[in-house]
Amino acid sequence: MASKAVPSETQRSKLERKERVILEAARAIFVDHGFDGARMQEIARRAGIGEGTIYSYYESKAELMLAVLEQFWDGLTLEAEGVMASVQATDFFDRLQALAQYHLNTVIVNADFINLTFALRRNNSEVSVSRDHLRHYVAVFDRLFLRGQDRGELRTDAVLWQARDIFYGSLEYSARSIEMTLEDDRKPREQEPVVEQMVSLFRAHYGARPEREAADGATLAGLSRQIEQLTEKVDMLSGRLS
Amino acid sequence: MASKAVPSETQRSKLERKERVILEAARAIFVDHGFDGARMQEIARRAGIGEGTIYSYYESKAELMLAVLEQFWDGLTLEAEGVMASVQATDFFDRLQALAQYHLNTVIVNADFINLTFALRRNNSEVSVSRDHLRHYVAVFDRLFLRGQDRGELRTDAVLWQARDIFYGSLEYSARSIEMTLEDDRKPREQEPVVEQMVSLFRAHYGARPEREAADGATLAGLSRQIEQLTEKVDMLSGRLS
DNA sequence: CGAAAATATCGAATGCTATTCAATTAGCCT
DNA sequence: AGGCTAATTGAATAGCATTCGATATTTTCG
Repeated sequence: MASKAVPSETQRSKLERKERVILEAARAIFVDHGFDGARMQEIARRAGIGEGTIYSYYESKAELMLAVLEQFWDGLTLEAEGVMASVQATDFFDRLQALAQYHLNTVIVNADFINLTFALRRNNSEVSVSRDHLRHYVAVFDRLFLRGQDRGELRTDAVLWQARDIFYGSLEYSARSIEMTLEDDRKPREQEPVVEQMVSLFRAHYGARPEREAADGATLAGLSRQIEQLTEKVDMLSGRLS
Repeated sequence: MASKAVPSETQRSKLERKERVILEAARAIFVDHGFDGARMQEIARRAGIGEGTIYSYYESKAELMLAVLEQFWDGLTLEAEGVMASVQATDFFDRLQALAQYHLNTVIVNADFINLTFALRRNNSEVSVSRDHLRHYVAVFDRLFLRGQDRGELRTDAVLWQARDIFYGSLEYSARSIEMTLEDDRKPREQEPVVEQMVSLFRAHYGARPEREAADGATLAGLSRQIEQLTEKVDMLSGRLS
């Protein structure tokens, strides 16, 4: 009986396993050779299957790459969430710094995949990474930011999408610049301060400012208090004089 | 005699003209069909020459695209400089807004070329847009920024490369987001405030603050001084009265 | 259990293109 | 003019994704 109990369940998991094997092989080959450089034959060989078989799992090379990319972004999302979970600090800016450092590094290391994510739509018709996968990734930032607002560390009138554009946009642009200066003969731009500068901008621009100080330490609330006291005194004096 | 004077000068300019014709045809076809969709045959037909002839002008399809891209970036540089020249305002932030508006629009309209600029390096070996062409383009921003510093409109301790990364990075990221929400069923994000927000961030973060004034011209330091003087007077008076 | 039906796999054949190259043409010089 | 060089051509080549008929494996059901 047991020997007969081999229903579609087993078959399904078998197919799913094979699909994972193909995806894993594809990922490896794409990483090594890029999209154009990757040969379907080599992917098939690495997955231990025939060339044609790939096409019963994925429509085309482009769709295979797309599956790899979506898996890639999901992986990034998990990693970013992992970074957020492992940061001890509860302070918004410390956590932001950790996320920024992670993202910058990721973007530099995986520049090719990230470019392909947005180039695929153009080159190959109708094929593009689902927006949901990208949305999930940036949601890590969004949650951090909203929490910062809830905790009163960030201005409540800050515009989330603008902060997000600045965060991810600047970091990706910086990564490209860093890469370019690396291949360059010229003095490479220091990578280190990028993240610090970013955090410091966020602190200055989005940080809640319970008390903005002038150069000499004067604050609005402080001055207001002094004026009240003065007014009292003056009133007293003028009362005595009359 | 005159009929005989047809030296290499004529020949050279003829070749150069043909090169321009090829480039123009390639540009048109690439714009219409993208890189992969473009057929060398069609480019040749449009340029009115044989297929093989292209290869005596450009090594490969990728190098042809590269030439198109470099021409494209040079064109953008000229246009950006044109925008800067045509803006009447001398105020830094007004000029910045004009540049931002131009860049955002450009990035949205030419998203495919811009992606290809950075994707080419990855896909096709050894082929990438010369960094100089990109540098020239961003130099428009750099000059504007440095001038703003010279004129005392911007903090002198502002870091140029950071400002540049934020400017171009955020705008490009915003453009992608806008594009994505456009193809989306969801409510599209409003494009308009992107530029305004950007300028306002620059004003707040990089603007020189010789004395941040309230609406009525009051400054913290000024009020602080006035209060000190008042306090002195009051103390003197109260001393005299006692 | 066994055979038919359905499904999955295979890799040689196909088709599409960028690229090459041998033949041809046009330009230049004496 | 006529020889020499450089440019041009498009048919032939070659590389690769994709298809498809043949084959193997699994499932179904009498």
